[in-house]
Amino acid sequence: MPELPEVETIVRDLRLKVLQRTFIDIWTDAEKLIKFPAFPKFKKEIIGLKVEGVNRRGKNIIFELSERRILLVHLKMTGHLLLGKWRKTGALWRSEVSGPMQDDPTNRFLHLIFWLDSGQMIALSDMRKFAKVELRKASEFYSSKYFKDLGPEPLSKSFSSKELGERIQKRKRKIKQILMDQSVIAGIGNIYADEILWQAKISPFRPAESLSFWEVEDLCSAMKEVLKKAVAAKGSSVSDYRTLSGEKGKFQEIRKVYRKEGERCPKCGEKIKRQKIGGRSAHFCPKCQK
DNA sequence: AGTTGTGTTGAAGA
DNA sequence: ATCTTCAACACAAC
Repeated sequence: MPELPEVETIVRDLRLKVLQRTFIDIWTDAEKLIKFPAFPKFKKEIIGLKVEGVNRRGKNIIFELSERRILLVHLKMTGHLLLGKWRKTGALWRSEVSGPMQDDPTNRFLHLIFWLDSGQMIALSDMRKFAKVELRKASEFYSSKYFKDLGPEPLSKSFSSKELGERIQKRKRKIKQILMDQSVIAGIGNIYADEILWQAKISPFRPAESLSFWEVEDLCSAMKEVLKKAVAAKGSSVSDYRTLSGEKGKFQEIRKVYRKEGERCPKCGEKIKRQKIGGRSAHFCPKCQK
């Protein structure tokens, strides 16, 4: 699931590879992925635009293009971007280079392809076709409700436990749900919510407003620490996420609780439990998370 | 072989 | 306002 660390990894790699490149053609077999404008117009408009910047906001990938346009990509659950070269053989696209692009089935769900003037291609592989792709005028996008409603970036230097406290106090929902609310903090999903709460020794069931000053401080530092470690590990590939080159991240190897029901807590040895909170699985240690 | 679990977001319903 | 449910979609595991 691409959350902040996964999207950050993709954005950093894109910056190294596609700056100053121009889109020369696109293809899709799933026009519904393009939410705005409708596919024929999207295709006509993006051809000839140059990539001048690539940024991340929450879980959103924002390509800054020439003509003051932006290309927005949200990968949702099973989407990931790949950079490479493919050839169409029958119904499916086959990578021209061997390795994970060819061998890993996760990298074979190509539903949208961009050709660049460098000869490289950017492909969106998305088993469930939930991803969102939009081409908009930058001014309209940055002033949109969608963009303005995103909460602060947890890894920005200015994000402090004071701000976190202000944003979660008086909120009655469970802290796990608050952490995943993109309008409270941007970029955290199920994996990192569970990992952060374990690290901070806070139960996912606690009403957000019940956290003490010190617990908010612990939560804030756990958040920064876990997310930074995950970025350094190039994200988590528990299931579908892959890097631009089609490889798995490494954070799943060092995660402590997410999808580890029945295993031992690394801190106290108690068995990790799994329980639904608002329809989502929460993984936690019932002994050391209070 | 049908059922369930998977998680992000936004919309709809309570 | 705040919360819950569902839909979008497709596959693996049971």
